[in-house]
Amino acid sequence: MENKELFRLLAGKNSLRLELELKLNEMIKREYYAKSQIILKPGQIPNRAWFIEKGSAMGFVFKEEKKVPFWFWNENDIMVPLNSFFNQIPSETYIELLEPSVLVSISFDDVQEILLGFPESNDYVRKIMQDYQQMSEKRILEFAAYTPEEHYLHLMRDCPAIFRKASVESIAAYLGISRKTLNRIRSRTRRF
Amino acid sequence: MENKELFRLLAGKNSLRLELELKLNEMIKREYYAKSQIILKPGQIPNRAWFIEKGSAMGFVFKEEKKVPFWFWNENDIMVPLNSFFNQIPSETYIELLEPSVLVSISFDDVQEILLGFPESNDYVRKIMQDYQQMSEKRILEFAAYTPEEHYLHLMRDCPAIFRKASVESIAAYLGISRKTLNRIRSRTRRF
DNA sequence: ATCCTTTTGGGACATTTGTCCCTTTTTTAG
DNA sequence: CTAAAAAAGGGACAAATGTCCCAAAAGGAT
Repeated sequence: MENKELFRLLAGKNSLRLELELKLNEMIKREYYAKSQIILKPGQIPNRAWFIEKGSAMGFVFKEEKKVPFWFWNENDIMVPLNSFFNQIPSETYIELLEPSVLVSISFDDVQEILLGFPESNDYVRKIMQDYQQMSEKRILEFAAYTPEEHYLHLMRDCPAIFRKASVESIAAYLGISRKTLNRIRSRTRRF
Repeated sequence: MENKELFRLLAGKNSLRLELELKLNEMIKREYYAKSQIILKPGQIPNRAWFIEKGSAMGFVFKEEKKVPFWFWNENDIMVPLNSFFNQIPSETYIELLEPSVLVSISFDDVQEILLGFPESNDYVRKIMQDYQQMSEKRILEFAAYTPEEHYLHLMRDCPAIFRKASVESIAAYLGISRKTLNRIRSRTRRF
């Protein structure tokens, strides 16, 4: 059965209504992308909500010629630029794939149709937003309450996959520190 | 008409259905609190979603005996600990009022009733969550891409009310810097 | 395999930030 | 109003971070 992992993620402990699964299967598009491909640019209105079946991605902006990543997505993550997607307004950020990836997606219009036709889908969308919000708050606290070293160690523990996929430069910028500082932390905390 | 400002916030450009307004008016509770009152503690399940009719509040955690604020709410803000409220799980944070405040609120059960009985209310909830998410992402970028001084100046520009209500200590912790550094920035950027 | 480009890690030095104080000012409680 | 407590601002010094490098290593393209 295709899209199994996505459906499990949406429904939580229960499962989706069969009608909804069938409908989604009709709507869902699956696409294959190369590494480093940019799938969203500032100014574009994101017309699809993605699920990363395989691969990973990074959301970033440019600040003084440098990429500043603000979000990493991994395999089995739902990837939606919440604000620009749901309001259908131009994005202010980039999304770039960090490796060859398989993305499954659904269009904005199809999402609207689902929300109207399947009332319980409102709960699924709310759950997605809550998860984003929870991760964002965690991230804000990391910045506000922890030293760069603690912040780095937490990221390392919670999201080790990132370190195999993103550059040191990107991870440093994601943590809000310079590459030099990240290198210092890494050599300091490397245990032999 | 009571709750006018709240209804306007919920409905955006349009207005709420009259039936919904009436229903909400029945459900809504209005309470008066003193300055510095703690209205949510770690371990408590928040059973109400608030709207600040008058006053302001601060969400924070303790890190090594010190309060670390992660969110400020002002007059006319909707104040909901999204994750713990919607999942009805214990909060991990405090919410404290910064001044004598008037809070309007609705219970979790009543929200569920509204969501079932008024399908369009799903859009209102989604809008609230989007706004939170947008502010969170903005905040994350402030930390990742800007210097403490820029971060401070942006906060000053976007949210000057905070500076009349929170202590220098709190604002510094909110920005992830020490009180000393905030003082240095302030004396440096004070223009005569 | 080879060349070219990009990434990485670290040294030297300048700058920024933090910690520990103390004094002054402001706020709170009686 | 007054006494006590809390908050604010700033000095001196220590610690950390950033900038500018460069050389080594890794990755991509032909």
